[in-house]
Amino acid sequence: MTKTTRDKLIDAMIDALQRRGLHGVGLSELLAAADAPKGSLYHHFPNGKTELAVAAIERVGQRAEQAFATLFERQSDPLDALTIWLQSALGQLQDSAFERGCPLATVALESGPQDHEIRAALASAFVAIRQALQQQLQRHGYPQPEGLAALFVALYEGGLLQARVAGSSEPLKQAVATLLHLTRQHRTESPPA
Amino acid sequence: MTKTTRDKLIDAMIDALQRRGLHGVGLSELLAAADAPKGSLYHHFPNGKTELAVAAIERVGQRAEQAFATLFERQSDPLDALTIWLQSALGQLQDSAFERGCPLATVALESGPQDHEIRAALASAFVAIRQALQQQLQRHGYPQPEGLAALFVALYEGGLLQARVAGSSEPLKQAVATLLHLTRQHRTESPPA
DNA sequence: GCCCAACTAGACCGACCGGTCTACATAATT
DNA sequence: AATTATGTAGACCGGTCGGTCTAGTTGGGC
Repeated sequence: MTKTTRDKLIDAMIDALQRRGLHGVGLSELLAAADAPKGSLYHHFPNGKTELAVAAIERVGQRAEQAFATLFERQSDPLDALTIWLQSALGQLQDSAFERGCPLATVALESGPQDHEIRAALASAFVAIRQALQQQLQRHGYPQPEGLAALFVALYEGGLLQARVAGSSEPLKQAVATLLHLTRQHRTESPPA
Repeated sequence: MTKTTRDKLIDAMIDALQRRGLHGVGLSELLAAADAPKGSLYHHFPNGKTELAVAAIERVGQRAEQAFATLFERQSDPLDALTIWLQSALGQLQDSAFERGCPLATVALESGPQDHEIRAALASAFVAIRQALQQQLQRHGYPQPEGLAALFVALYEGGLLQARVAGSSEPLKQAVATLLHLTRQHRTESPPA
């Protein structure tokens, strides 16, 4: 299976978003990474960089949903799934010398309300992620599943951010340990109906 | 008291970092906002944009430390202080039509290990913030104060991020409510020595 | 009044940005 | 074999980027 040029472009964009964000990467850099000429970019994505970014965001969203699906399927306790998720993010961060964070976070902060296409793609990706978490938490009887879902996503984003600037996994590890502890305890004390 | 050109430049940079991040703002935009010519920028900050960004980051760090100091001084329970802190961030976000987030977050994600000056400034700002929180939590007998501090910072960063892309305060509000609930409960059940 | 440092002012520069356009290769269609 | 859609290739363009440099202004020390 040979990757199509389109796929290579999207993957290169995802990688770029993880490392530097949308404004941080130039087209030439992107094209070099994807080993594609400019003509191909504008053939597959007539609206240029923005359209490519939207496609990248959508792909990330799809991958996340899929990853959650299999993760929750295999873990009986959603907190175990969450732990694995956070740990794998941490692993990727460490393996890349603290360069690769969340592919959505940087664009999210770089974009404004006027970048409506990008914002729309981001918004629906985040909604999907939160909903997936919420459903699983709810199903297993955790109270305040919506708040917990938003909290875990915040922990992921905020924790990765702190780990990156610190150049260390410690802040994230500690925050994760603390939240898991709090949550398990909470669950234990207010069992499902 | 008239603001000096240097101060106006720093404040303009802080505002820019909150809205769009470092790569997202051009010098011309910055200079227009500060109502200063290019010559002044390079007089006060010979290393240009980067040096100005570092100064902005440092000022944000100082302001944060100061804000925490007075906040914790006035609130007997650190959780109340934390609540006020999170709510004021939310207020600023709403008042700016979801444009103004954390001034450190975007640069944090845009920068890489090679931007060592910026990273150093960011790292020390985050350490200072976490330490301030940790001290207060510890002093009031909360268990795992270090993890809790990192967790609250993550909630702040990750929550603001989610609120921005959602164009709504709901995700952050819910996450805050949930974490406060969990933390209070935890504290109650394991009182200080 | 003179001088010198601090600062303001903006013209100017090369590099690079994202984007367009034409020419060409390739492959499916008939 | 001729034609047509699909995609590759990169020269080229105007605009903007961050940064440099020279000239002028301002105000305090003497």
